[in-house]
Amino acid sequence: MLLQSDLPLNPSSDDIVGSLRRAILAHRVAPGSKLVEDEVSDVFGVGRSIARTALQALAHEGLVTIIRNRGAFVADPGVREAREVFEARALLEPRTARSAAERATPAAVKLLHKHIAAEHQALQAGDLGKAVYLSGLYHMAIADLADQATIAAMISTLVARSSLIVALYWRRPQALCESHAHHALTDAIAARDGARAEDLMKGHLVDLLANLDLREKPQVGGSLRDILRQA
Amino acid sequence: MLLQSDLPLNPSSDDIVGSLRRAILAHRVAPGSKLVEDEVSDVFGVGRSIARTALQALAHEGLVTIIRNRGAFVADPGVREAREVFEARALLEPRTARSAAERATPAAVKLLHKHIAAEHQALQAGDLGKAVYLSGLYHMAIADLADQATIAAMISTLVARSSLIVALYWRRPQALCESHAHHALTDAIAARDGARAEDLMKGHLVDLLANLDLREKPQVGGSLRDILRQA
DNA sequence: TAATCCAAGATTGTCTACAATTTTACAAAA
DNA sequence: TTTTGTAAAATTGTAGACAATCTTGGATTA
Repeated sequence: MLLQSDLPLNPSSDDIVGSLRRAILAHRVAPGSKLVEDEVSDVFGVGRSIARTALQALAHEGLVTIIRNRGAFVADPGVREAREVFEARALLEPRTARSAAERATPAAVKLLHKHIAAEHQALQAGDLGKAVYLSGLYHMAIADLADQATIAAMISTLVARSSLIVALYWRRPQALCESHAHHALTDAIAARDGARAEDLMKGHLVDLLANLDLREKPQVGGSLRDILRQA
Repeated sequence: MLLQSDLPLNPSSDDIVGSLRRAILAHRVAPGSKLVEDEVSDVFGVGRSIARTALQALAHEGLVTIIRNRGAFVADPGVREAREVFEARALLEPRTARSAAERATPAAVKLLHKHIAAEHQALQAGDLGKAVYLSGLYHMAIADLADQATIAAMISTLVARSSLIVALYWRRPQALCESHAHHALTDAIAARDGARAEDLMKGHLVDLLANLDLREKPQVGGSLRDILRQA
């Protein structure tokens, strides 16, 4: 489990949550992977209580699934959940993009451009996982702009779950993604054109969903036992 | 801390979460109250770990605030948060009510009527806290009808937080509330009139917000120390 | 060979002890 | 009286021990 080691010597459970979250969202650990408590506590140099707390927090975010007596696994969303997450995003993000546009400052626009540049760079470097993660940060940055912490928090978890969904269902791993969409959206925000930002965001989400291959997967590597246990 | 004792002998942390949640939402414990780990574990007859896990779960729902080294408190939302919660509900619930109406079955409508009856009864009995709690259940029932688990979960936490907000900011404790609104909404759903249900829900949320007294409270009982600590 | 069973190992669930921190109570000083 | 300082008590944070449960691997049997 490769982790970027930007961690204090005695990490809090929140530090661990952040580190694991980045690893999951950047696709450095595959959906379905087991997260053993002893491993986590060893890697971060803490006792099992703290590791446990961190895993439970991630479970509340929907990035980890905890099964009693079996442990924690990186979440493995099905097509149903994939559709639901994008349905929820469609309700929240367009209006939020409008508010963001109406409140945009030059500094904020500059920040968005930086996000796009970073995403582009990761894509050039061939690190698709990181690009997806950074793309998520872009959406979160917009949500933060709208200055509605409650809605932003909800969008944040939805975007995070979307990263997992993209990892599982994205159609064309090498396609040049939709950095174009982010550019257009940023332009609308820079122009403080709320209506256009709302429309662009709506369309962007539709595009994202359309680029997913949401046919039911035939449950790849699992044993009969695992399959039946899912219910 | 009065609890309805419908609990198994060895309650799980989820059981405790449910019991505490009901107590908080029915206003049987005041916002800001301290929830001491030892007390919780004694009341439920479990070790401190389980009580701790339960409190952390409630913190993730936004019903409890945990401050490091100081403990867990029933959440005490400010006017800012109150507005944000209703802003979020306004984005999610009207469309969800529409979907619910489009999918409504006779059995579902019957369930909604039962919810309304129970709420009315609690109100007659003078138990405003319970009435607020049941009113929340009505909204959750609608969200469940829409068959979008992800959105329903978000609405669920928002409705729960709204109960706290009502406890703090409701204007007229004795007013006969808006059971009328729930009736009209149920009628629209029974008639499978999605557009009307959406409109009614939108109006209902506006009414709710309008019945809150959201002027900044001058920090009632707190010492200077507590006030400064909030930041 | 394939299926079943069982014991050993691995992993999670829960409790409790101890450390760290905060709160409280009370005495001393201004 | 009010403020300040200090020690005791209370409470939370963390680690580790033990129990409960699941998983694994190999031996046994059909």
